[in-house]
Amino acid sequence: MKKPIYQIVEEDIKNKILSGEYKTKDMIPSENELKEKYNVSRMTIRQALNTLVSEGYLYKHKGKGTFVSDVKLEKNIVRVRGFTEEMANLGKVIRNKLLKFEFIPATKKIADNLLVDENDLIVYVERIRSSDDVPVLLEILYIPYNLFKDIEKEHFETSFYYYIETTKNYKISHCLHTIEARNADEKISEMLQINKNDSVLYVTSKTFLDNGRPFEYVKSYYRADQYRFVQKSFRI
Amino acid sequence: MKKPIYQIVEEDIKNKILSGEYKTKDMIPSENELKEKYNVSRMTIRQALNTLVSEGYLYKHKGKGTFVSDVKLEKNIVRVRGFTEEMANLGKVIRNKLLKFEFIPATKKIADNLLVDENDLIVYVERIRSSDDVPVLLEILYIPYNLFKDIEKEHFETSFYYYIETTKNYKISHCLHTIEARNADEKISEMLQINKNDSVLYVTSKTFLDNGRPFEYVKSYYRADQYRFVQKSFRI
DNA sequence: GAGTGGTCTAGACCACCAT
DNA sequence: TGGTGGTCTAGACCACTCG
Repeated sequence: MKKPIYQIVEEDIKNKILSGEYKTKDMIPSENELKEKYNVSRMTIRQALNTLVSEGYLYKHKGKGTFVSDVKLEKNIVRVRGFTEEMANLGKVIRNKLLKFEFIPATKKIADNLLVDENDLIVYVERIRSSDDVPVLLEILYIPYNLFKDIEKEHFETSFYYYIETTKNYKISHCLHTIEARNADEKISEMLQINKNDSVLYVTSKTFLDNGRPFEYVKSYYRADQYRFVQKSFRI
Repeated sequence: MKKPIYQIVEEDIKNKILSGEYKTKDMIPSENELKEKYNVSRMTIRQALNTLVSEGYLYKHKGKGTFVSDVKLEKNIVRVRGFTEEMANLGKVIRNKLLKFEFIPATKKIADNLLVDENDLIVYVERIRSSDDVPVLLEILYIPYNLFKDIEKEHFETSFYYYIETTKNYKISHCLHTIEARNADEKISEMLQINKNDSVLYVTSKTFLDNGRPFEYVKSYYRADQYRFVQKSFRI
C-alpha cells in the first residue's frame, strides 16, 4: 500500500508547522518553489495544500501567498477520536473484550445508515471497553463488509481506527452523534457491572470517510460514572 | 465576475440532487461522461464532485462510481441556541416557570467559573421550562450581577438570550457543555414529573460573550424522553 | 477485459497583489 | 512588472470492481 505523493507532502508540511519550522502567520514557500523542492507537478502540491487549508493549518491569499494559521485556535473544535486514542491521551490502560464478531445481512435501517443495500453483508461487533480494568462502555458496531474485506477479529481487540487509518490508509472525515440518557436494562447493567436502572449515556454515532461514505454505525452505552461528553458550540 | 466552470457544474449537480432528478443511492454519470456532457476536462469535473463529497451530497466508490447521499441528514452543525429559540424553531409553545430569583454571594467554585471574586453578587435562578406543557428541563443559573445590573425576574420568564442580545446588545460567542447521565433524585423527579431514578441528562454550560467573558454558568436537568443532543465532530 | 475513480504530469492563461 | 494563487486542459497510468 504505497502512500500517494500528495500525502507525503501534506504530512511533511504539517510536521514543519507543528515543529515550529513554519511559524504562525509565516508565508510558506510558493507553490512553484514547493513544486521544485519536491520535484512534482504543481497540481500535486495544490492537492496537499488544499487539504491543510481545509483542516485549518494554512490559509491562502490570492496574489500574496500561503500562510500558517494560528494553530492554538484550532484544537478547541470537537474532534472525532477513537476511544483508544482518547484514553491513551489520559494515560489509561485500555482493554477491549470482544463479545461478538459476526457477519449478518443489513436490515433496512442499517442499510440506510451505511448507504448499502438491504441484505448486504454487515460486520456486527459487540465489545466492552475498559479503562484501567473498569468497564466504561458497551459498543455495538455495524460496519459495511465491502469496505473492509480483510477485516479480522483482532482489529476490534485493539484499535479499529488505527486499522482504518494506518493499515487501510483511509481518511476519517467527521462524525454525527446523538446523545441521550437511558436507564440500564438487565443486559446492559450486567455487562457494565452496574445496577439495573442506573443511568447510562446512550450514544449513536455515524462516522464518515473523506470520500463521503459512512464506514460505521455505532450504538454505545457509557457508564454514567465513568464518562461524560464535552462540547463546544458557537453562535452562528 | 465570471463563475468558474467547476462551480457551475457543482451547482447543476447539486440542483439535480435537491430536485430529485438524482435520487438517494443513485449512481450519477461517471466522470468521463460528465466530462463529455459539460465539455470540460476531467480534473474540472473532479473539483466539482469533490466539493459535493465534502459537503455530504455525494459519496464515491472506487471502481464503481459516484453516488447520491441521503441528503436529509445535512446541516447538523452544533449551534449555541437558547431553549426558546430552539423550541420556537420546532413550532413548540414554551413556558418558563420561575421557581427562584435571588441574589447570593459567589462560592469559590462559582466565582472561578464566572471569573469574578468570591462573595461577589450572583443572580441565582431556578426555572422549569416546558414545551407544549410537558416539562422538559430544570435549569439552575448563576449570573454575575455586575454584568447585568438592571436584570429583572421577567427576563427569565421570557428569553434571557433575547434580553442579552437585544436589550443589552451584547454578542454571544460560544458555549462549553459537559453532558452526563444521572438518575433523578426525589426533587428532580418531582419537578420534571417523572419517576424517581429515571434517567436525566445532566448538563453544565458556561456561555461566553465575544469579549471572552463568561456571563452564565448553568446546571440543567433534561428529561431523557424529551431531549437529546446532536453533535457533529471533525477529525483534524 | 471494460469501466470506474485515484493519482499525477507539464503545460497554459487568468486575477490579484505588491512595488 | 513579476510573483502569487485560481482555474483549466489533454493527456497518462494505476487500483479497484464487476461480469
